[in-house]
Amino acid sequence: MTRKRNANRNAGAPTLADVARLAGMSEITVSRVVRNQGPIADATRTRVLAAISQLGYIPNRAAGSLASAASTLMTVLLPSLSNIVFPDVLRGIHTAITETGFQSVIGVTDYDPLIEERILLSFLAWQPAAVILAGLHHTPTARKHLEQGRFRVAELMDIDGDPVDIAVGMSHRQAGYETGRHLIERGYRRFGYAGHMLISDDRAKARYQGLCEALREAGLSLVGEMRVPGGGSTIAGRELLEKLLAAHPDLDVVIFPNDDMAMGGIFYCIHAGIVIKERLGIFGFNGLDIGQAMPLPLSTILSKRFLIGKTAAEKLLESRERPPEKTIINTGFDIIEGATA
Amino acid sequence: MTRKRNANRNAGAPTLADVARLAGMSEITVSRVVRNQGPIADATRTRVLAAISQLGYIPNRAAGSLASAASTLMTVLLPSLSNIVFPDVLRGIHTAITETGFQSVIGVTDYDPLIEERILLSFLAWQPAAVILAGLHHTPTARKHLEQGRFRVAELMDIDGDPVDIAVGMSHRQAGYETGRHLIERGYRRFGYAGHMLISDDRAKARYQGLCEALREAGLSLVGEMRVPGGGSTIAGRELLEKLLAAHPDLDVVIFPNDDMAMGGIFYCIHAGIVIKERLGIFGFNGLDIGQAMPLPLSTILSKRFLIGKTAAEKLLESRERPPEKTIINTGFDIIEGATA
DNA sequence: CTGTTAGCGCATTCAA
DNA sequence: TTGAATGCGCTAACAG
Repeated sequence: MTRKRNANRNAGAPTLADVARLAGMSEITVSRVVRNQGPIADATRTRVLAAISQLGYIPNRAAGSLASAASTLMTVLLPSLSNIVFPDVLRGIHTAITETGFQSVIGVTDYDPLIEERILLSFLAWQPAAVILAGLHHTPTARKHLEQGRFRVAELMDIDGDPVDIAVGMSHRQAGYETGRHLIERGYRRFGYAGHMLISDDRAKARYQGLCEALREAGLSLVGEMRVPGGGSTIAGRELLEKLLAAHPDLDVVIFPNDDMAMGGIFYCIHAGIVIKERLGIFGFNGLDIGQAMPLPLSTILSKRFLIGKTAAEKLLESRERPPEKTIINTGFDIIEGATA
Repeated sequence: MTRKRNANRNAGAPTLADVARLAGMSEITVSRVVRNQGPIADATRTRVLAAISQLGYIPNRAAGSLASAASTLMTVLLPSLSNIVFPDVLRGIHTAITETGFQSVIGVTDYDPLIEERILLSFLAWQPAAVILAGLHHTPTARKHLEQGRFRVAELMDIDGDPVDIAVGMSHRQAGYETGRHLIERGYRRFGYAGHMLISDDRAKARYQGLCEALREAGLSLVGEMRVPGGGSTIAGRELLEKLLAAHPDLDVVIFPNDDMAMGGIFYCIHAGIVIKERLGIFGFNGLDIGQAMPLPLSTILSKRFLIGKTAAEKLLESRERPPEKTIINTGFDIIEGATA
């Protein structure tokens, strides 16, 4: 009685061996049919497929990964899920990997490089085929693993820096700079900034710096500036603008780090009877649909989040090998004129 | 030369055997330390841990899963990522599983039971410890696998039906009904509905039916009703309300299937100079933050999406076994009075 | 086009 | 408290 295989734990879940027996073929042939790999005679394939569907066979990917030292998993580490921005990126990724057989394992880092490192290491245990993360800023340990691993790496959102393999995104510094230029050209001179304190949001920081640079070049500077704790919501934007204007009543334009907060600013203006654009310009970032659906469409910058996710995943799936040289893909951004600045 | 182990493919990635050799212990002892399982002498643990960190050992979970016929993966199938609702659920799930060692594999079904089935089967190949999906409505094949699998199952959002193991959510039919009652009590009589055509959005359908029931009980019925193709956005809500009012100028309240569309309705009213609440009531569903940040906070129903995700994941992690009996957890909902109805 | 052999890295089972 | 033997289910590398 050496019938040990499949006699105990998996309680009936059919294996390759079961399929092979039923089809009268060897295991490896069945395996080839399942993976669509190597030459298979049509008749063979048909028989195997019939056996598979008769048994309801589902391949065991743990075994497959172990044997091949590779998986079909794509590790995705996102800073947050609260803002629609990262779900949009995720949508792009899923659009690209659907039908490819790849699957995503998601981690949320809360904008913390240490959490990112911890999650990354625990996810590497699955031998992922690719790793996607946000930003170019990681702990030294994380960076080391990213550089030495047997998987491809894409860093999203930001392109101002030195990527491991592939960076897909836009220059946030430039976006901030263009925001400044755009508003100066429209005659605004007394600039305010209503931000948040997400110290690890490198992108918001880069935009802020770009903005300041544009002002400096024009002989201007921020007249007033305030920040809320945390990540910044519509409510926060609303309350913050009230405080900012109380301290600096002479501002003629206020820039927010994102559309959510900017919409809060708009709502405050409506509430307080401030004439938007003429009396006070409002400018956001992201280009959310809802901002464009408002009676006064928000003036903002469209970041191409879906495209970033989709492009990155497609690029990663192009080859199984690590790219020989680094690639930077600039998806750019669009200034949305809007009606608020 | 039979030194085959680890001589080729994994190119140096240390294994249990390497750690064991360095620590001067057997593999199984190292394994026990890694998994925090079974009795280990403190001195032993210390030595093993030192060896692990010296080598930078990362356990291979494919091997672990294969050997133990179980994984630390949690399969999550969501209908969509476009609306913040499901990312909110996902946030709740991640809040519950962070620190537990469990990891989520995400699939997006696009509200299609057939896609759900396909993704489910491909994910089962990883032998997940638990499966989370939305709604109680699945294909017969999917249902069969859910019932027979060696994993726990949670069905989210909806509780009107017969769950596989655990259902966590609210009664959408009741939410629709309460919406109707609430508005009738406030004196509204000429009801309109501005919906979408997501035929597979069972929840929206249930709310619609509950609403109609409340109207019927009061001797009323929908005066006008229109639907946009697709899932319904703020823009769509705005355009749809315009059309609906053109066809039925005498409506005194309009219900939308979600806050996004309802906000579009509000924007249309502002644009068209319609006095909200007095002349036309607007009612949504979801209780999004942004709706509450508006100058006129949206009247709506707060669905507890984060709580649903968190509760479900916690419940699933309570035990490794399938529950002996079915559980339904009603997270309820709150009517938000708002200022628009 | 198909099959044989030999592990992948770990956890279970039993023994000490 | 620790260890030895064995196999989880699959695939790489060859051979035929």
